[in-house]
Amino acid sequence: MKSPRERLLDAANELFYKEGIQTVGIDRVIDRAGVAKASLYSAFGSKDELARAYLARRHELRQIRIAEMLATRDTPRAKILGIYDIVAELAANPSFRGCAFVNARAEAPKGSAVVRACDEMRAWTHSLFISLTREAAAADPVALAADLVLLYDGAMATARMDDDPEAPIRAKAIAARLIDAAISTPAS
Amino acid sequence: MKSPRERLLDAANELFYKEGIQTVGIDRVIDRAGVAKASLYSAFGSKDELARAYLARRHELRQIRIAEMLATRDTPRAKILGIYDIVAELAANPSFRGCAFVNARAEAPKGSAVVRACDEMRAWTHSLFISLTREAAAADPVALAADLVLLYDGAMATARMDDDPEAPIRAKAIAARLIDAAISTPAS
DNA sequence: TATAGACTAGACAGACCGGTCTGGTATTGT
DNA sequence: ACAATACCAGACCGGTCTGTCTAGTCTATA
Repeated sequence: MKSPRERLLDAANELFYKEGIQTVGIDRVIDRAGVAKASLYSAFGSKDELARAYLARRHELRQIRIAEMLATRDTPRAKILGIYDIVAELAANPSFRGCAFVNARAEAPKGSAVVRACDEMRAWTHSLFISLTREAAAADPVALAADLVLLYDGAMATARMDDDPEAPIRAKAIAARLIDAAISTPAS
Repeated sequence: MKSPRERLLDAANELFYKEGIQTVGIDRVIDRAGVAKASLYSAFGSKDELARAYLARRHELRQIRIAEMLATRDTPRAKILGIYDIVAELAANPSFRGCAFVNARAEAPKGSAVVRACDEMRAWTHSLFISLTREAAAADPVALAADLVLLYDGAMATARMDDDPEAPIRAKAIAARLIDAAISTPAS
């Protein structure tokens, strides 16, 4: 059987993502995890830290997922577009409820651990896109990466608000056009 | 002095938007509004309905703001791009915390009045973009409108998560390219 | 077998939740 | 002058919140 820590993270992942962090009380988390309350507080110290760990684990899993995808694609262009394929997979899942970080931040107090987790995830995402646009030899890699992040966020948000799993596919198509324009038009 | 109802909406607008709906208790709302608790419940009936009214009023104000902007622009293209100018204004405000509807939905229970308010707002936004892309004689108005909504959502989400007021400006530039491509390439 | 550490079950504290109700005041229309 | 209405202040209800603490169980190692 999994350790109490793992079971708590599993329970937090399901409940926090589905219903929101503030909405779900500690009691429901430990109940679903089948764990004593003291175990939660000895493992995480506070609800805020549990939420941070929940987000951190989601982020790690997404990093792994993206790394796997990158390994299967050859060109930088295909690697970038593969990210939107992953978003499309997420949005097609019936339990999709939007970006966990956007949702968490919507209800997080100002200096909470949740906000820190969000900032780390955002920094990683930006550097991922920048390294890929550099690899693609874009005319302005930073500017292109910023556009791609915006499309990523838009795909998530639109898919969520309209319950429309096709939004990431549209984002992918726009991204393809931006990439082609940015690499086929050298500055000279 | 404003009516209790108006004062409650003002208080709810500030507190719910800044800190989240679940996070803010009824007592803090009536406190800031300078209103008795009974007034809240006679005017709105429940916290959920107060939240719905808060969102509905934000939506009305945005409709008015957009209508004003539309009146000052001539071409459909300029009208569409003006929407991103409005988003840029919002994001430049230091109290900007992202889309109130996205935030509200992140913590709303499944069948709540908040979700209904979100759906109404989304339907209006889509029809706004579609009527403008039709007016612009786009080759595929519905498809272009869907892309523009995605850019709108992306502008909001990126500006929020990265605290980057320039995101809407990038969204505007991408939107301009999509519009030009969609109207300068007639199907024939 | 003895002991240390991890774990569970659950009582408990103090605050706060949404919502109802009572009592009193001020204003209004007749 | 009177009655109705609108509003305020705040007590109160049952329940839930996060977090602490006690007491006891299980397991592993020495």
